[in-house]
Amino acid sequence: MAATQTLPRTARAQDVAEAAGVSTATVSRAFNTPAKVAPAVRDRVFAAAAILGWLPHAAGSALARRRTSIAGVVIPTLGQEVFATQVEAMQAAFAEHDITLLIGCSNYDPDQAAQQVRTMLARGVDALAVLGQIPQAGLFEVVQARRVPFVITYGSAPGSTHPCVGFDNATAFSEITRYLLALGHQIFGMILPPTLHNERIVARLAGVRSALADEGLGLRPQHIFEGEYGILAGRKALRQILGANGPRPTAIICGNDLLAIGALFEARTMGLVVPRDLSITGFDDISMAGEIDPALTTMKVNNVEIGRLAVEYLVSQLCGEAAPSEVLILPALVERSTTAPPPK
Amino acid sequence: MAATQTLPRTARAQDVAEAAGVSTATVSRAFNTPAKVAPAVRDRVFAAAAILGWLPHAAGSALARRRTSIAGVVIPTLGQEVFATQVEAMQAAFAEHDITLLIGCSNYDPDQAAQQVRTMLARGVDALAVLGQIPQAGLFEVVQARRVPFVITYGSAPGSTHPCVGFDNATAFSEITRYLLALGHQIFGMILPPTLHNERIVARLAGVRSALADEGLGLRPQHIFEGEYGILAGRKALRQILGANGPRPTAIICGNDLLAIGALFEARTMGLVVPRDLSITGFDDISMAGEIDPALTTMKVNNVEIGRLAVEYLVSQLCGEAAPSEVLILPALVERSTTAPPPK
DNA sequence: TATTTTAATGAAAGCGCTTGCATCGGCAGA
DNA sequence: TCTGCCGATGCAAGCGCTTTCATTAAAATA
Repeated sequence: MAATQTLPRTARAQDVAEAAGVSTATVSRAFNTPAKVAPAVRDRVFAAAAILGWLPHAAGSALARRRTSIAGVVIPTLGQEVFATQVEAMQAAFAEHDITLLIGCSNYDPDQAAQQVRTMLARGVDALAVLGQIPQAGLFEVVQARRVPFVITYGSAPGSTHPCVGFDNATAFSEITRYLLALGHQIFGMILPPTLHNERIVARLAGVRSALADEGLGLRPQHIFEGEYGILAGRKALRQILGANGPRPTAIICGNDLLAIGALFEARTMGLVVPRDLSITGFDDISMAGEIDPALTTMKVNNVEIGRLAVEYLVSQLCGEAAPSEVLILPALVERSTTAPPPK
Repeated sequence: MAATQTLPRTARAQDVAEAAGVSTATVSRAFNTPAKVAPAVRDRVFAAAAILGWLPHAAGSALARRRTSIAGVVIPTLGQEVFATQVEAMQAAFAEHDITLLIGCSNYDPDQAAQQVRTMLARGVDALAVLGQIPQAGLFEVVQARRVPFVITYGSAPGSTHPCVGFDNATAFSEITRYLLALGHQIFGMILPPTLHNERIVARLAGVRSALADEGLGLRPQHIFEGEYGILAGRKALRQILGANGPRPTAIICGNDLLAIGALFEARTMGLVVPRDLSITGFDDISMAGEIDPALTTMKVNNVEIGRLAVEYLVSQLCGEAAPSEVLILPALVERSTTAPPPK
């Protein structure tokens, strides 16, 4: 029979301290505030730690420090380039502050989002970013009660009570509408992702309507298509809109680039030449937008910037600094080759 | 002057215990093993917790339990659909086990990847998945020393010493090559992402070569293009390959779908009709692949499955169960409309 | 040389939670 | 009515680290 064998626990600060002939206090200092430790001692500690393969155990230090150095972000899905980009930017920005990022996906479901937020709070995140909007009434209060710095990204309802970094969806879509109006378009179609639980999309529609109204124009119901995401949805939408009774739109405003690309593909399938016969605009400026042919006219949303600014805000909160609770970035029109004046 | 004000700390188990008139032990049990607590008491505890807005503090419980319920995943970037999909699948699968996911991006840099792994270990992750390959010699030993369940995903060098779930890149590319050979192609071009630090890509090239060699064929150097990722790279590559001296390839095998889409676009620009004049294949089957026109023939890699299986493996390790240390999935040929017999 | 200042270190008290062990009633069986 | 047993609970000892405070040694000053 094998003798009772104490399996070699993973090393603790205590072990390193003994190996280096110092106290745990010194071990801790050697790693966290090396300047406070004599070089010779420091080297001994590092050497001992290396031999034992010791890394400070986060739970212990989180407990003692009252912070975990972990931040959380909740997004609808990683499957959309826009969101993935933003998360990646956050991860990089947080890394500079030695903060690691916990992610949660909500699949566009407010309940799942709320659950994710709660889970993250329980994990003790030091800061929290939620993409889009606060998922449930009352949840914000829970976050506040825990004193966890918090920010909404991407969307921004002007005058929202929550700190946010993003852009004004309505304004952006008004801008793109005015651009098309300036080209001479009068009849518009609009293709949208699902508006359910998604205030951003609702705002986009409102933005288009408002710019049109300024010119005494409007959007006919049969020229509005609300459906799923993606290229296929864009194709289907275009077919349906152009097949509707009455005068045909000469410009199609799409709620995002993927829908626009779908519309573009379908236009070609239908024998239309873009932009001669039909103008199409996207939104987001995903990487494909500039690479397809004809290249898509769209609005660039700098998601890297959003991610970076959101982290900047959260970190400044963490440091107890004051910071503006609403920071807006401006989407920029990227005029490429899918827009032109309407056919005569 | 305001009196010295003790700011209301966030509640602890102690506070809940007092409010409910029980001990902290009971509070803990009420949340973790409700069956062990009398219903009436349990309700009192829950009520008190709700009023105080208490959630168990993860650091404390991690310390006591010796586990954090956090897993880590390190990937090159979230910007590629393939990786993002896998991460999302992992997040969902881990969530079923109440494990939250920490992510780190390496930007294809082995040093950054190694750093991310170390950071995650320091954060006390219970399990770790690394996409692609182990970034540095020696790192695996550190992970092992910490007894953290570990898995490599996506890539799989057959006979690798590390547990992995993925597929055999060489075999997959041999398969697609044989498919094209069967269609009658004899001269092949290949477009690849950068091979530097990326054994998977090297394996893909090897797979193509080996299938060709079986038929006594080979790949001419001027028909191999290694460049960046993306559609633009695909365009440039096709132009270069078709512009080379000597006989033209009739089939282009691309290392991923984006390159293939680029090649496809460029072929159209050059006035070639795909697949009549040229066959093009992709790899991964990203969502676009089936939605462009002509739809791309490619190989589908089920990344959701990979993510799920990886989590399954890690969780079983966590539970001390035995599990096969190498699980392979089979990429499947998806025959669509960019391949046909070569022109006469 | 005597005294003050400064730097380096150790001792020890937590941080908030879990859990083995002891305790205490109450209930079933004798 | 008494003994045993069992379910429900509390006590208290950690989990591994940080950090204040005290202590000591060394350096700077008088």
